[in-house]
Amino acid sequence: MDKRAARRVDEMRASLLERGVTITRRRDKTLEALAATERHPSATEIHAEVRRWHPSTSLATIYNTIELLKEAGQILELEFSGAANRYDGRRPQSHPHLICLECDAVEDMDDDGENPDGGGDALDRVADATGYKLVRQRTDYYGVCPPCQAAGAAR
Amino acid sequence: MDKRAARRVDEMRASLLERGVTITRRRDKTLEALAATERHPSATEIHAEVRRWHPSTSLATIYNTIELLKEAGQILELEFSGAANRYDGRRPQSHPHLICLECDAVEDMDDDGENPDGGGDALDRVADATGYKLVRQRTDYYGVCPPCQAAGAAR
DNA sequence: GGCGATTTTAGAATCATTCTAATTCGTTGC
DNA sequence: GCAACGAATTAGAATGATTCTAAAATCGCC
Repeated sequence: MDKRAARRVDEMRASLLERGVTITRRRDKTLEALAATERHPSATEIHAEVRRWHPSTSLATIYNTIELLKEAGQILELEFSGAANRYDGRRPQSHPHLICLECDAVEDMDDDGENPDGGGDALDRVADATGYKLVRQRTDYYGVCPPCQAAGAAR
Repeated sequence: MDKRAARRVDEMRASLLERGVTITRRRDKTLEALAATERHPSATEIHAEVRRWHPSTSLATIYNTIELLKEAGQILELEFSGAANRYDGRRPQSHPHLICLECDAVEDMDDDGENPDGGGDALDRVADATGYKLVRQRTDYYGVCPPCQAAGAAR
């Protein structure tokens, strides 16, 4: 696990502890699985990873931990209706994603700026203009990633 | 049905006909239901509306028509995992939405510009920067709408 | 009015997510 | 060590939106 991931796990742990949530071993592995990958995994993928260490873990526990992280604002959930939701535990603030319609890859769009998407600014601006009390935003770009384009062209 | 809605229905009809799709009565009512409301209805809501005219209509037919409209690029689908998808048949180009987390309202954010969201421009810019071949984007702002804020404050 | 193709229907199937009731685990006090 | 309590976890059932399937109805055309 790289340094960034380790830092994220610490942040998530601290945030959960603050809210009185106990960090069990399964939960801890779940945090690690989330912090360790850029793949934006689904619950099932996280489950598979946690199972490598705690084989009896049930999927419900993964969903339970995800719920706690959502309440703590420590995870971003990308909802889909035809497919499983995808999760971003590395950067819990709203930021844009690129989504490949062929291979279902989900990647962060910008390389990591502090103020992605206009950051809270865009949210504030829109809130002012509309009267909504906003808590987050979602911005996704849908298309075909370069590898899939190459694979398609080769055919 | 106002003039704008009538125009939209014509556009949708034309677009489907171009692709060799026959416009049955049920499909026509589905187009009308989509063009007539700003509520961004779910499939079930459209179904209820179409049933007022053709009571034997099944939900599968609604989904079938939605699928045809998606293929024709004549409808915007907002996916949710916990709740039903919502559809925008009035403005099929990508544009931002406001979503109320309390009452599930979905509204268009901007009042109707020709170039919402930076229009195709943003898509082109991102495509250039990332190498993706992009086809659409999704931008949603999540929060609490003014009426729900008022209702909440009153409590 | 009849025919072949398309559309529609009812109901079953699917699948991610949530719920439930029972079991297990961890801690604390003795 | 160990009993007791609360919290976490489990397996499996329930839910609900969407998709699939096979049969029946309908359409456009002759």
